[in-house]
Amino acid sequence: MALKQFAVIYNYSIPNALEKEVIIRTYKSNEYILTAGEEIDGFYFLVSGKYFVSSQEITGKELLLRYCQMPAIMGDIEILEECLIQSNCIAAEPCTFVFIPRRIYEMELKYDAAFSQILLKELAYKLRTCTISSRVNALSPANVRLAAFLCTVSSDADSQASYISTNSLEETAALIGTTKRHVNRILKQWMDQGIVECENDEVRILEWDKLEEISEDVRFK
Amino acid sequence: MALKQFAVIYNYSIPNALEKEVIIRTYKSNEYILTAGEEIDGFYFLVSGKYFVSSQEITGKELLLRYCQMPAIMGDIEILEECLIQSNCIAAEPCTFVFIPRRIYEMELKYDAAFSQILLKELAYKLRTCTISSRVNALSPANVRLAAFLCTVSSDADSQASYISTNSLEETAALIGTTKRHVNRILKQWMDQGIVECENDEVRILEWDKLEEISEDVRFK
DNA sequence: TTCTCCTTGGGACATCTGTCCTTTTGTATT
DNA sequence: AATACAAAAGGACAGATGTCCCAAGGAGAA
Repeated sequence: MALKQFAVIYNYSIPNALEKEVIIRTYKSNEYILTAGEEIDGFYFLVSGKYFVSSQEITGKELLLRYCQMPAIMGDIEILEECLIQSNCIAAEPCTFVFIPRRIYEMELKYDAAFSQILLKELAYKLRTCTISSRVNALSPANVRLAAFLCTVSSDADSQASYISTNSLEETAALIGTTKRHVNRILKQWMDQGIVECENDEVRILEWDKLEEISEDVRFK
Repeated sequence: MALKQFAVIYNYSIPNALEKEVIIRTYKSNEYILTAGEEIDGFYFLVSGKYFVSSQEITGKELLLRYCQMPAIMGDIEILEECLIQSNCIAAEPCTFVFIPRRIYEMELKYDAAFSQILLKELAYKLRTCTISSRVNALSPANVRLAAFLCTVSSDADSQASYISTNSLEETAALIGTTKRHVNRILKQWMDQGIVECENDEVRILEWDKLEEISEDVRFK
Protein backbone atom coordinates (compact mmCIF):
# COMPACT_ATOMS: atom_id res chain seq x y z
CA MET A 1 0.00 0.00 0.00
CA ALA A 2 1.13 3.52 -0.82
CA LEU A 3 1.33 4.60 2.82
CA LYS A 4 3.93 1.96 3.49
CA GLN A 5 6.02 3.14 0.57
CA PHE A 6 5.60 6.68 1.78
CA ALA A 7 6.98 5.76 5.19
CA VAL A 8 10.01 4.12 3.61
CA ILE A 9 10.74 6.77 1.01
CA TYR A 10 10.37 9.72 3.31
CA ASN A 11 11.44 7.99 6.48
CA TYR A 12 8.37 9.23 8.28
CA SER A 13 5.23 7.58 9.55
CA ILE A 14 2.04 9.54 9.51
CA PRO A 15 0.54 9.64 13.01
CA ASN A 16 -2.20 7.05 13.29
CA ALA A 17 -4.77 9.63 14.18
CA LEU A 18 -4.22 11.31 10.82
CA GLU A 19 -4.09 8.29 8.58
CA LYS A 20 -7.73 8.49 7.69
CA GLU A 21 -7.23 12.05 6.38
CA VAL A 22 -4.61 11.05 3.90
CA ILE A 23 -5.60 10.33 0.32
CA ILE A 24 -3.87 8.55 -2.53
CA ARG A 25 -3.96 10.40 -5.82
CA THR A 26 -2.90 9.02 -9.17
CA TYR A 27 -2.30 10.63 -12.51
CA LYS A 28 -1.82 9.37 -16.04
CA SER A 29 1.08 10.26 -18.27
CA ASN A 30 0.89 13.85 -19.45
CA GLU A 31 -1.88 14.67 -17.06
CA TYR A 32 -1.70 18.03 -15.33
CA ILE A 33 -1.22 17.54 -11.61
CA LEU A 34 -1.05 21.19 -10.66
CA THR A 35 -1.86 24.23 -12.75
CA ALA A 36 -0.12 27.54 -12.20
CA GLY A 37 -2.35 30.23 -10.77
CA GLU A 38 -4.79 27.93 -9.02
CA GLU A 39 -5.22 27.39 -5.28
CA ILE A 40 -3.17 24.66 -3.64
CA ASP A 41 -5.05 22.12 -1.57
CA GLY A 42 -2.30 20.27 0.24
CA PHE A 43 1.05 18.52 0.06
CA TYR A 44 1.73 15.91 -2.61
CA PHE A 45 4.36 13.29 -1.83
CA LEU A 46 5.48 11.32 -4.85
CA VAL A 47 5.58 7.58 -4.17
CA SER A 48 5.87 6.31 -7.74
CA GLY A 49 6.44 7.72 -11.20
CA LYS A 50 8.05 10.90 -12.46
CA TYR A 51 6.77 14.33 -13.23
CA PHE A 52 8.18 17.58 -14.48
CA VAL A 53 7.75 21.15 -13.46
CA SER A 54 7.38 23.71 -16.16
CA SER A 55 6.66 27.37 -16.13
CA GLN A 56 5.03 29.48 -18.73
CA GLU A 57 5.63 33.16 -19.25
CA ILE A 58 2.80 35.36 -20.35
CA THR A 59 4.53 35.42 -23.71
CA GLY A 60 3.77 31.73 -24.15
CA LYS A 61 7.38 30.67 -23.90
CA GLU A 62 8.15 27.76 -21.68
CA LEU A 63 10.99 26.76 -19.41
CA LEU A 64 11.35 23.33 -17.94
CA LEU A 65 12.33 23.92 -14.34
CA ARG A 66 13.09 20.39 -13.24
CA TYR A 67 12.42 16.71 -13.57
CA CYS A 68 11.27 15.08 -10.37
CA GLN A 69 11.71 11.57 -9.10
CA MET A 70 11.29 10.27 -5.61
CA PRO A 71 11.59 11.72 -3.14
CA ALA A 72 9.77 14.79 -4.38
CA ILE A 73 7.13 17.01 -2.88
CA MET A 74 4.71 19.45 -4.44
CA GLY A 75 2.84 22.22 -2.69
CA ASP A 76 5.54 23.20 -0.24
CA ILE A 77 6.23 26.65 -1.59
CA GLU A 78 2.59 27.45 -1.99
CA ILE A 79 1.53 26.40 1.50
CA LEU A 80 4.47 27.98 3.27
CA GLU A 81 4.35 31.19 1.31
CA GLU A 82 0.59 31.22 1.18
CA CYS A 83 0.51 31.90 -2.50
CA LEU A 84 -1.07 30.48 -5.62
CA ILE A 85 0.47 27.57 -7.48
CA GLN A 86 3.68 28.80 -9.05
CA SER A 87 4.29 26.34 -11.86
CA ASN A 88 2.64 23.64 -13.88
CA CYS A 89 3.37 20.11 -12.74
CA ILE A 90 2.78 17.42 -15.33
CA ALA A 91 3.10 13.66 -15.03
CA ALA A 92 5.87 12.28 -17.20
CA GLU A 93 4.85 8.74 -16.33
CA PRO A 94 1.88 7.40 -14.40
CA CYS A 95 2.29 8.90 -10.93
CA THR A 96 1.08 8.10 -7.46
CA PHE A 97 1.05 10.60 -4.64
CA VAL A 98 0.28 10.54 -0.97
CA PHE A 99 -1.81 13.64 -0.50
CA ILE A 100 -2.02 15.46 2.80
CA PRO A 101 -4.71 18.15 2.95
CA ARG A 102 -3.58 21.60 3.83
CA ARG A 103 -5.92 21.75 6.80
CA ILE A 104 -4.25 18.74 8.39
CA TYR A 105 -0.88 20.36 8.01
CA GLU A 106 -1.99 23.61 9.53
CA MET A 107 -3.66 21.92 12.48
CA GLU A 108 -1.26 19.09 13.21
CA LEU A 109 1.86 18.56 11.17
CA LYS A 110 3.04 22.12 11.33
CA TYR A 111 4.23 21.39 14.85
CA ASP A 112 5.71 18.03 14.03
CA ALA A 113 9.50 18.34 14.02
CA ALA A 114 10.07 15.20 11.96
CA PHE A 115 7.63 16.34 9.33
CA SER A 116 9.27 19.75 9.24
CA GLN A 117 12.60 18.10 8.64
CA ILE A 118 11.28 16.40 5.53
CA LEU A 119 10.07 19.69 4.16
CA LEU A 120 13.30 21.44 5.05
CA LYS A 121 15.41 18.88 3.22
CA GLU A 122 13.17 19.03 0.20
CA LEU A 123 13.20 22.81 0.05
CA ALA A 124 16.93 23.05 0.57
CA TYR A 125 17.50 20.55 -2.21
CA LYS A 126 15.21 22.37 -4.59
CA LEU A 127 16.75 25.70 -3.77
CA ARG A 128 20.28 24.44 -4.27
CA THR A 129 19.52 22.92 -7.64
CA CYS A 130 17.42 25.86 -8.76
CA THR A 131 20.26 28.20 -7.93
CA ILE A 132 22.68 26.08 -9.89
CA SER A 133 20.56 25.93 -13.00
CA SER A 134 19.79 29.60 -12.75
CA ARG A 135 23.48 30.36 -12.66
CA VAL A 136 24.39 27.96 -15.41
CA ASN A 137 21.60 29.09 -17.70
CA ALA A 138 22.52 32.70 -17.22
CA LEU A 139 26.24 32.46 -17.62
CA SER A 140 27.02 29.76 -20.12
CA PRO A 141 26.19 29.61 -23.82
CA ALA A 142 23.92 26.86 -25.01
CA ASN A 143 26.60 24.48 -26.24
CA VAL A 144 28.26 24.49 -22.83
CA ARG A 145 24.91 23.95 -21.15
CA LEU A 146 24.09 21.07 -23.42
CA ALA A 147 27.46 19.43 -22.82
CA ALA A 148 27.07 20.01 -19.10
CA PHE A 149 23.60 18.55 -19.19
CA LEU A 150 24.78 15.40 -20.95
CA CYS A 151 27.69 15.03 -18.55
CA THR A 152 25.44 15.55 -15.54
CA VAL A 153 22.80 13.10 -16.65
CA SER A 154 25.27 10.46 -17.62
CA SER A 155 27.10 10.59 -14.34
CA ASP A 156 23.76 9.90 -12.72
CA ALA A 157 22.77 7.05 -14.95
CA ASP A 158 23.75 3.48 -14.22
CA SER A 159 27.42 3.78 -14.92
CA GLN A 160 28.42 4.10 -18.56
CA ALA A 161 25.26 3.99 -20.59
CA SER A 162 26.33 5.71 -23.76
CA TYR A 163 22.81 6.36 -24.84
CA ILE A 164 21.25 9.29 -23.22
CA SER A 165 17.61 9.60 -23.87
CA THR A 166 15.74 12.34 -22.27
CA ASN A 167 12.13 11.91 -23.08
CA SER A 168 12.90 14.00 -26.13
CA LEU A 169 15.33 16.51 -27.52
CA GLU A 170 12.54 19.04 -27.32
CA GLU A 171 12.43 18.61 -23.55
CA THR A 172 16.17 18.73 -23.24
CA ALA A 173 16.09 22.02 -25.08
CA ALA A 174 13.45 23.46 -22.78
CA LEU A 175 15.36 22.25 -19.75
CA ILE A 176 18.53 24.06 -20.68
CA GLY A 177 16.56 27.10 -21.74
CA THR A 178 16.86 27.06 -25.49
CA THR A 179 15.02 25.82 -28.56
CA LYS A 180 15.09 22.49 -30.29
CA ARG A 181 16.38 24.22 -33.39
CA HIS A 182 19.41 25.35 -31.55
CA VAL A 183 20.04 22.00 -29.92
CA ASN A 184 19.97 20.47 -33.37
CA ARG A 185 22.47 23.00 -34.58
CA ILE A 186 24.85 22.16 -31.77
CA LEU A 187 24.44 18.42 -32.19
CA LYS A 188 25.08 18.73 -35.91
CA GLN A 189 28.32 20.52 -35.24
CA TRP A 190 29.37 17.85 -32.77
CA MET A 191 28.51 15.15 -35.27
CA ASP A 192 30.70 16.80 -37.87
CA GLN A 193 33.51 16.75 -35.32
CA GLY A 194 32.85 13.12 -34.52
CA ILE A 195 32.03 13.82 -30.90
CA VAL A 196 28.56 12.33 -30.96
CA GLU A 197 26.25 10.22 -33.06
CA CYS A 198 22.52 10.89 -33.25
CA GLU A 199 19.57 8.81 -34.17
CA ASN A 200 16.04 9.98 -33.61
CA ASP A 201 16.00 11.27 -30.07
CA GLU A 202 19.00 9.29 -28.97
CA VAL A 203 22.42 10.78 -28.60
CA ARG A 204 25.45 8.52 -28.36
CA ILE A 205 28.57 10.12 -27.09
CA LEU A 206 31.70 8.96 -28.88
CA GLU A 207 34.29 11.18 -27.27
CA TRP A 208 33.59 11.87 -23.64
CA ASP A 209 36.73 13.84 -23.08
CA LYS A 210 35.84 16.32 -25.81
CA LEU A 211 32.42 16.74 -24.29
CA GLU A 212 33.86 17.26 -20.84
CA GLU A 213 36.11 19.90 -22.29
CA ILE A 214 33.23 21.73 -23.91
CA SER A 215 31.25 21.63 -20.68
CA GLU A 216 33.93 23.71 -18.94
CA ASP A 217 33.30 21.75 -15.75
CA VAL A 218 29.86 23.22 -15.46
CA ARG A 219 27.42 20.76 -13.94
CA PHE A 220 23.77 20.79 -13.01
CA LYS A 221 24.26 19.41 -9.55
CA MET B 1 20.88 44.43 21.95
CA ALA B 2 20.93 42.28 18.85
CA LEU B 3 19.15 39.37 20.45
CA LYS B 4 16.14 41.53 21.16
CA GLN B 5 16.01 42.64 17.55
CA PHE B 6 16.38 39.06 16.50
CA ALA B 7 13.37 38.06 18.56
CA VAL B 8 11.27 40.80 16.99
CA ILE B 9 12.39 40.34 13.41
CA TYR B 10 12.09 36.60 13.37
CA ASN B 11 9.31 36.32 15.89
CA TYR B 12 11.26 33.75 17.84
CA SER B 13 13.03 33.76 21.16
CA ILE B 14 16.10 31.68 21.56
CA PRO B 15 15.69 29.28 24.51
CA ASN B 16 17.42 30.72 27.56
CA ALA B 17 19.64 27.70 27.88
CA LEU B 18 21.13 28.42 24.47
CA GLU B 19 21.59 32.14 24.73
CA LYS B 20 25.16 31.85 25.83
CA GLU B 21 26.00 29.89 22.67
CA VAL B 22 24.79 32.58 20.34
CA ILE B 23 27.28 35.07 18.95
CA ILE B 24 26.90 38.45 17.30
CA ARG B 25 28.93 38.89 14.14
CA THR B 26 29.42 42.13 12.28
CA TYR B 27 30.84 42.90 8.87
CA LYS B 28 31.95 46.04 7.09
CA SER B 29 30.73 47.15 3.68
CA ASN B 30 32.10 44.95 0.92
CA GLU B 31 33.45 42.43 3.36
CA TYR B 32 33.02 38.79 2.43
CA ILE B 33 30.70 37.09 4.89
CA LEU B 34 30.73 33.67 3.28
CA THR B 35 32.98 32.35 0.57
CA ALA B 36 31.82 29.70 -1.88
CA GLY B 37 33.50 26.36 -1.43
CA GLU B 38 34.30 26.73 2.25
CA GLU B 39 32.76 24.89 5.17
CA ILE B 40 29.70 26.44 6.83
CA ASP B 41 29.83 26.91 10.59
CA GLY B 42 26.26 27.80 11.47
CA PHE B 43 23.19 29.90 10.73
CA TYR B 44 23.47 33.63 10.19
CA PHE B 45 20.38 35.71 10.93
CA LEU B 46 20.56 39.22 9.58
CA VAL B 47 19.50 41.83 12.14
CA SER B 48 20.79 44.95 10.45
CA GLY B 49 22.25 45.97 7.10
CA LYS B 50 22.05 44.48 3.63
CA TYR B 51 24.11 41.96 1.77
CA PHE B 52 24.10 40.37 -1.62
CA VAL B 53 24.61 36.86 -2.83
CA SER B 54 26.69 36.34 -5.87
CA SER B 55 27.94 33.31 -7.66
CA GLN B 56 30.97 32.91 -9.77
CA GLU B 57 31.39 30.40 -12.51
CA ILE B 58 34.74 28.85 -13.10
CA THR B 59 34.89 31.02 -16.17
CA GLY B 60 35.11 34.08 -13.95
CA LYS B 61 31.71 35.36 -14.95
CA GLU B 62 29.46 36.48 -12.19
CA LEU B 63 25.76 36.43 -11.53
CA LEU B 64 24.14 38.34 -8.74
CA LEU B 65 21.62 35.97 -7.27
CA ARG B 66 19.82 38.26 -4.87
CA TYR B 67 19.92 41.25 -2.61
CA CYS B 68 19.04 40.46 0.98
CA GLN B 69 17.40 42.59 3.62
CA MET B 70 15.83 41.52 6.84
CA PRO B 71 14.61 38.98 7.43
CA ALA B 72 17.30 36.95 5.74
CA ILE B 73 19.19 33.85 6.72
CA MET B 74 22.46 32.42 5.48
CA GLY B 75 23.67 28.86 5.92
CA ASP B 76 20.33 27.15 5.60
CA ILE B 77 21.01 25.31 2.36
CA GLU B 78 24.45 24.25 3.44
CA ILE B 79 23.46 22.87 6.81
CA LEU B 80 20.35 21.11 5.58
CA GLU B 81 21.97 19.70 2.49
CA GLU B 82 25.26 19.08 4.27
CA CYS B 83 27.25 20.69 1.53
CA LEU B 84 29.90 23.35 1.12
CA ILE B 85 28.99 27.01 0.87
CA GLN B 86 27.23 27.52 -2.45
CA SER B 87 27.67 31.21 -3.12
CA ASN B 88 29.60 34.24 -2.03
CA CYS B 89 27.80 36.51 0.41
CA ILE B 90 29.09 40.04 0.59
CA ALA B 91 28.03 42.91 2.82
CA ALA B 92 26.48 45.75 0.84
CA GLU B 93 26.31 47.88 3.98
CA PRO B 94 27.64 47.29 7.47
CA CYS B 95 25.86 44.16 8.62
CA THR B 96 25.05 42.55 11.94
CA PHE B 97 24.13 38.91 12.32
CA VAL B 98 22.97 36.69 15.10
CA PHE B 99 25.07 33.60 14.64
CA ILE B 100 23.93 30.17 15.80
CA PRO B 101 26.61 27.49 15.65
CA ARG B 102 25.83 24.43 13.65
CA ARG B 103 26.37 22.17 16.63
CA ILE B 104 23.64 23.92 18.58
CA TYR B 105 21.24 23.47 15.73
CA GLU B 106 22.00 19.79 15.36
CA MET B 107 21.68 19.14 19.08
CA GLU B 108 18.77 21.36 20.02
CA LEU B 109 17.04 23.52 17.48
CA LYS B 110 16.58 20.81 14.92
CA TYR B 111 13.71 19.54 17.04
CA ASP B 112 12.25 22.95 17.74
CA ALA B 113 9.09 23.37 15.67
CA ALA B 114 9.06 27.15 15.89
CA PHE B 115 12.64 27.37 14.73
CA SER B 116 11.89 24.99 11.88
CA GLN B 117 9.03 27.24 10.82
CA ILE B 118 11.40 30.16 10.46
CA LEU B 119 13.68 28.14 8.24
CA LEU B 120 10.79 26.80 6.21
CA LYS B 121 9.45 30.26 5.49
CA GLU B 122 12.88 31.51 4.54
CA LEU B 123 13.60 28.61 2.22
CA ALA B 124 10.19 28.77 0.59
CA TYR B 125 10.64 32.48 -0.02
CA LYS B 126 14.08 32.01 -1.51
CA LEU B 127 12.93 29.17 -3.70
CA ARG B 128 9.96 31.07 -5.00
CA THR B 129 12.02 34.12 -5.91
CA CYS B 130 14.87 32.05 -7.32
CA THR B 131 12.43 30.23 -9.55
CA ILE B 132 10.99 33.49 -10.76
CA SER B 133 14.30 35.05 -11.63
CA SER B 134 15.45 31.84 -13.25
CA ARG B 135 12.40 31.88 -15.44
CA VAL B 136 12.60 35.55 -16.25
CA ASN B 137 16.28 35.46 -17.02
CA ALA B 138 15.88 32.48 -19.30
CA LEU B 139 12.86 33.61 -21.24
CA SER B 140 12.97 37.36 -21.61
CA PRO B 141 15.48 39.47 -23.52
CA ALA B 142 17.61 41.90 -21.57
CA ASN B 143 15.56 45.02 -22.28
CA VAL B 144 12.46 43.37 -20.87
CA ARG B 145 14.42 42.19 -17.85
CA LEU B 146 15.79 45.64 -17.22
CA ALA B 147 12.37 47.23 -17.50
CA ALA B 148 10.94 44.55 -15.23
CA PHE B 149 13.73 45.11 -12.75
CA LEU B 150 13.11 48.84 -12.60
CA CYS B 151 9.39 48.31 -12.24
CA THR B 152 9.90 45.72 -9.52
CA VAL B 153 12.32 47.82 -7.52
CA SER B 154 10.28 50.96 -7.79
CA SER B 155 7.10 49.30 -6.62
CA ASP B 156 9.04 48.28 -3.55
CA ALA B 157 10.56 51.64 -2.84
CA ASP B 158 8.81 54.22 -0.72
CA SER B 159 6.09 55.09 -3.17
CA GLN B 160 7.11 57.19 -6.12
CA ALA B 161 10.81 57.85 -5.83
CA SER B 162 11.70 58.49 -9.44
CA TYR B 163 15.35 57.92 -8.83
CA ILE B 164 16.31 54.37 -8.75
CA SER B 165 19.78 53.83 -7.59
CA THR B 166 20.99 50.37 -7.33
CA ASN B 167 24.39 50.43 -5.85
CA SER B 168 25.60 50.69 -9.42
CA LEU B 169 24.62 49.94 -12.96
CA GLU B 170 27.26 47.29 -12.97
CA GLU B 171 25.41 45.44 -10.22
CA THR B 172 22.10 45.89 -11.91
CA ALA B 173 23.59 44.30 -14.99
CA ALA B 174 24.91 41.34 -13.02
CA LEU B 175 21.57 40.93 -11.31
CA ILE B 176 19.62 40.63 -14.51
CA GLY B 177 22.30 38.44 -16.01
CA THR B 178 23.92 40.69 -18.58
CA THR B 179 26.83 43.09 -18.96
CA LYS B 180 27.11 46.74 -18.17
CA ARG B 181 27.81 47.40 -21.82
CA HIS B 182 24.48 46.01 -22.75
CA VAL B 183 22.62 47.86 -20.03
CA ASN B 184 24.16 51.05 -21.34
CA ARG B 185 23.03 50.23 -24.80
CA ILE B 186 19.47 49.72 -23.64
CA LEU B 187 19.44 52.86 -21.52
CA LYS B 188 20.81 54.87 -24.42
CA GLN B 189 17.99 53.70 -26.59
CA TRP B 190 15.45 54.62 -23.93
CA MET B 191 17.01 58.03 -23.54
CA ASP B 192 16.66 58.63 -27.26
CA GLN B 193 13.01 57.76 -26.92
CA GLY B 194 12.62 60.06 -23.93
CA ILE B 195 11.63 57.25 -21.62
CA VAL B 196 14.41 57.81 -19.10
CA GLU B 197 17.13 60.24 -18.13
CA CYS B 198 20.49 59.09 -16.84
CA GLU B 199 23.16 60.72 -14.78
CA ASN B 200 26.08 58.79 -13.40
CA ASP B 201 24.55 55.72 -11.85
CA GLU B 202 21.12 57.24 -11.44
CA VAL B 203 18.26 56.50 -13.71
CA ARG B 204 15.20 58.74 -13.68
CA ILE B 205 12.14 57.33 -15.28
CA LEU B 206 10.18 59.87 -17.26
CA GLU B 207 7.52 57.68 -18.76
CA TRP B 208 6.41 54.92 -16.48
CA ASP B 209 3.73 53.63 -18.81
CA LYS B 210 6.23 53.06 -21.60
CA LEU B 211 8.46 51.16 -19.22
CA GLU B 212 5.59 49.07 -17.99
CA GLU B 213 4.79 48.25 -21.56
CA ILE B 214 8.33 47.16 -22.32
CA SER B 215 8.41 44.99 -19.21
CA GLU B 216 5.57 42.86 -20.60
CA ASP B 217 4.21 42.43 -17.08
CA VAL B 218 7.25 40.43 -16.10
CA ARG B 219 8.20 41.04 -12.48
CA PHE B 220 10.85 39.78 -10.15
CA LYS B 221 8.51 38.94 -7.31
C1' DT C 1 47.65 75.19 -15.61
C1' DT C 2 49.21 71.08 -17.70
C1' DC C 3 50.23 66.43 -17.82
C1' DT C 4 49.16 61.79 -16.65
C1' DC C 5 46.47 58.14 -15.30
C1' DC C 6 42.20 55.99 -14.65
C1' DT C 7 37.39 55.43 -15.28
C1' DT C 8 33.39 55.45 -18.21
C1' DG C 9 30.81 55.47 -22.49
C1' DG C 10 30.20 53.98 -26.77
C1' DG C 11 31.63 52.19 -31.68
C1' DA C 12 32.62 48.07 -34.34
C1' DC C 13 32.57 43.49 -34.91
C1' DA C 14 31.79 38.57 -34.22
C1' DT C 15 28.97 35.32 -32.38
C1' DC C 16 25.02 33.35 -30.38
C1' DT C 17 20.37 32.38 -30.78
C1' DG C 18 15.45 32.63 -32.15
C1' DT C 19 12.09 32.74 -35.93
C1' DC C 20 10.42 31.63 -40.20
C1' DC C 21 10.15 28.80 -43.91
C1' DT C 22 11.59 25.26 -47.14
C1' DT C 23 13.09 20.67 -47.70
C1' DT C 24 13.33 16.10 -46.33
C1' DT C 25 11.85 12.05 -44.07
C1' DG C 26 8.60 8.95 -42.31
C1' DT C 27 3.94 7.09 -41.97
C1' DA C 28 -0.56 5.93 -43.01
C1' DT C 29 -4.29 5.56 -46.33
C1' DT C 30 -6.18 4.30 -50.63
C1' DA D 1 2.93 1.26 -55.09
C1' DA D 2 1.36 5.96 -55.14
C1' DT D 3 -0.40 9.76 -52.78
C1' DA D 4 -1.17 12.70 -49.02
C1' DC D 5 -0.20 14.29 -44.72
C1' DA D 6 2.49 15.07 -40.57
C1' DA D 7 6.73 15.42 -38.18
C1' DA D 8 11.60 16.42 -38.14
C1' DA D 9 15.71 18.60 -40.00
C1' DG D 10 18.07 22.20 -41.71
C1' DG D 11 18.88 26.83 -44.39
C1' DA D 12 18.58 31.76 -44.17
C1' DC D 13 18.00 35.77 -41.97
C1' DA D 14 17.54 39.19 -38.29
C1' DG D 15 18.03 40.51 -33.84
C1' DA D 16 20.27 40.12 -29.33
C1' DT D 17 24.37 40.16 -26.86
C1' DG D 18 29.31 39.74 -25.52
C1' DT D 19 34.09 41.22 -26.38
C1' DC D 20 37.50 44.24 -27.71
C1' DC D 21 39.16 48.57 -28.07
C1' DC D 22 39.44 53.50 -28.61
C1' DA D 23 38.04 58.13 -27.31
C1' DA D 24 36.31 61.39 -24.08
C1' DG D 25 36.02 63.14 -19.54
C1' DG D 26 37.51 63.65 -14.77
C1' DA D 27 40.59 63.54 -10.83
C1' DG D 28 44.88 64.09 -8.95
C1' DA D 29 49.84 65.40 -9.05
C1' DA D 30 53.55 68.31 -10.47
